[in-house]
Amino acid sequence: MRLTPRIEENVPELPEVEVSRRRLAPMLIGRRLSEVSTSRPSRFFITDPRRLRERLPGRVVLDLVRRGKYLLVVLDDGSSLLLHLGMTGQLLCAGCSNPRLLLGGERVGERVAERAAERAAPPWPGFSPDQHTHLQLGFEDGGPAILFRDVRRFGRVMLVEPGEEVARLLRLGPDALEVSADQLWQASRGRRRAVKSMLLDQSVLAGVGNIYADEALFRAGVRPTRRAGRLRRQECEALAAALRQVLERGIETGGSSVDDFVAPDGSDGSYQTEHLVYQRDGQPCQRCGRELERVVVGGRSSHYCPSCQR
DNA sequence: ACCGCACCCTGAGCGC
DNA sequence: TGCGCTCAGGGTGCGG
Repeated sequence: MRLTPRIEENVPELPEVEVSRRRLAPMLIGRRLSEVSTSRPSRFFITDPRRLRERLPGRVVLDLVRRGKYLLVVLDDGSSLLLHLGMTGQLLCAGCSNPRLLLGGERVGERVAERAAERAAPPWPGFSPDQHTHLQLGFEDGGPAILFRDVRRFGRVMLVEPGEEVARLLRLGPDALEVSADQLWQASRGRRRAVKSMLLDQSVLAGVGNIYADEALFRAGVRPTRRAGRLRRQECEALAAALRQVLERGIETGGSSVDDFVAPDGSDGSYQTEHLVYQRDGQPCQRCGRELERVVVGGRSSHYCPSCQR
């Protein structure tokens, strides 16, 4: 019995953003930007899109850095282009053999992207930017362009000036891939909030979203509703280990398809079948057989096994 | 100081 | 068939 409607998979969390960074880096580093086009000003653009079109052309990409779920495109004048993919953000390569998915937002979006691709049109062969394509980066060498598409516009784009302090980056806690048991222990002391809320709090640890939080909590045997302050030392250790495990596995499975075209319907799917609890409420726990449950914590749906997680 | 929650946004899926 | 309603999610900002 499914209590919640099927929603999009592949919401970009740390592993998806990291895979995206690895795929994108060789396509960006060393190239000089030329034409840059954007959609209309909206909340999507923290920096006015007209300024992006004015400032970006001529810049050379030096590096591509990830901080939590953010990507920073480091440019040769000391500025950086900050990208956040929100829920449905996608980075696409236009001008590659296929409109290659560099990072998947939701599958639905891919289907739309495919349909748009079938209509095939300039400015770049293989993909015609649609109404959801908000940023297009063209390069002086005339090679593949990079597109940022985002159906729900929860993503963000910002130009960071040389030396500029960016509050939203300064707020970030340690990267979730490197968070230690001790850091979780310290962060949780005296806190009454649910541990699930703590894991989603980017100022405590950066990069974890709803899917990996649920999966890590299951593997650590901790119920999402548990008060953070009630965690025992040993549970913080289990959580830190579980986080590293699921995030690294996420990167591996995402990374394993780097060289393959991602099927529009996501049917290659070695990936979503690895979720042990996420969106599996009503199904039997793969460890103990008990029916998995769903509860809302901090306004986010959480999935857990009432037997395995205490 | 801490924490929960509404808000933003869109499309899928459902009921009627 | 088609309309209208609900819901999901990340991050921010506000109110308690």
